[in-house]
Amino acid sequence: MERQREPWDARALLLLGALTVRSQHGYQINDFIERCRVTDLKKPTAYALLDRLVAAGHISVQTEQEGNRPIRKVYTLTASGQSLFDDLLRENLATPDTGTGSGDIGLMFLDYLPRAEAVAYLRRRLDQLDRALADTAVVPPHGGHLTVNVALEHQLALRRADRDWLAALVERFEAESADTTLTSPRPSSV
Amino acid sequence: MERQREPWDARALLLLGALTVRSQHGYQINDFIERCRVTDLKKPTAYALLDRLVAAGHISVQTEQEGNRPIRKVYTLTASGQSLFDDLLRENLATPDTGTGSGDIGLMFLDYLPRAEAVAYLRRRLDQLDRALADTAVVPPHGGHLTVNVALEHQLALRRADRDWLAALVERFEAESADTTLTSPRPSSV
DNA sequence: GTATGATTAGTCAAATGTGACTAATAAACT
DNA sequence: AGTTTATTAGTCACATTTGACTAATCATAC
Repeated sequence: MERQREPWDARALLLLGALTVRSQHGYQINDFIERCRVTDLKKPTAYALLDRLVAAGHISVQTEQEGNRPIRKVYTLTASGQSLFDDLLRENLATPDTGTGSGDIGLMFLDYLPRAEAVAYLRRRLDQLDRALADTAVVPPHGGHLTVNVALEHQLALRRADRDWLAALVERFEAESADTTLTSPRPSSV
Repeated sequence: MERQREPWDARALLLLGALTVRSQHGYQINDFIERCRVTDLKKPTAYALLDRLVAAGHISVQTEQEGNRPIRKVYTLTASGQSLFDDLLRENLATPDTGTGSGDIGLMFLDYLPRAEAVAYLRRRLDQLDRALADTAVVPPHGGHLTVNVALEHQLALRRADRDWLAALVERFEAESADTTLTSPRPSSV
């Protein structure tokens, strides 16, 4: 059981998420990725990943042809793929983005989980961020006004901003759910 | 002239920068990279890059042995390497970090440039950040309180934080140079 | 006296990622 | 009538990156 190859987790989440919206063919998927501007996944990488997901049974393929247009391969999520998506989403939400360059993909699919559950995962992420910050905040007692640590200060500032943004989001959601007693998922058109 | 392979630019800057401090052997370099915690460069990658830089004449190698210890390869910056370092540093400072996951390496070596010059480059970077933000800030007129755009909001928040931090840094430096008329570089021990 | 861990130096197979390319149809523009 | 752009679907060779491994010496701890 060698789960958790960090690098492709987020990418797989994105592809599965795209198919959660509706079945799509390759062109549409790549278009979706480009349009949503959250990550830098390139076409060949996407196809390779799709192949792997098909091989693993998380996605099924049908070919179709419209009029005289080129034949398309339409990719559809299987039950196994749906459940993988759910797992990856939960894990992604609960874990701080380890800055792999890819944007925070899990957030795109926040609406696919009951709000209360999503907030619970985000809160877990927030805890981890706080703990990490507490660890690093002890470091920089630099003498005088040397600038050696500027790079570290920068990192720290960004991590703090990340933390603060998340804290605000969680608060916002909790305030919302105080009003509304609605907790059913409401997927959105993309 | 196919310069500007973005991905390895920053890594090369880090290696050359490490050698700018002083000549070092492989273990020391890898140790330095790990210790400074700014990037995720792994050992084999570092060696591969070192080889390329040696082949390109930016670094020279001598072997030495201390007592009965294993033989070391000591890497030293050549004149060409020094000049490459300067170029890469200037470019890195003047260009916004395109979020390749690697932290902002240029900032580590801020002290190696005359302060006035460094500030000028940082200001250029700031301008680019501002322009990029102005472009994206028009996007999100989301109806009601849908959460589709949460991922984008997140990205935007982080970019704004990056921008604000940089603006503060530039201001700080400009205030400093109003006091001191010192503009000579003062490298720091690492 | 032995075991553990730091110092030192890498290598290699395997995974991963991408620039550049091909191919064909249709719509839109000139 | 000819050219460009969008739609559609990939592939392939190449560069890059890394997990896991080997090997040897010396210091420290148990």
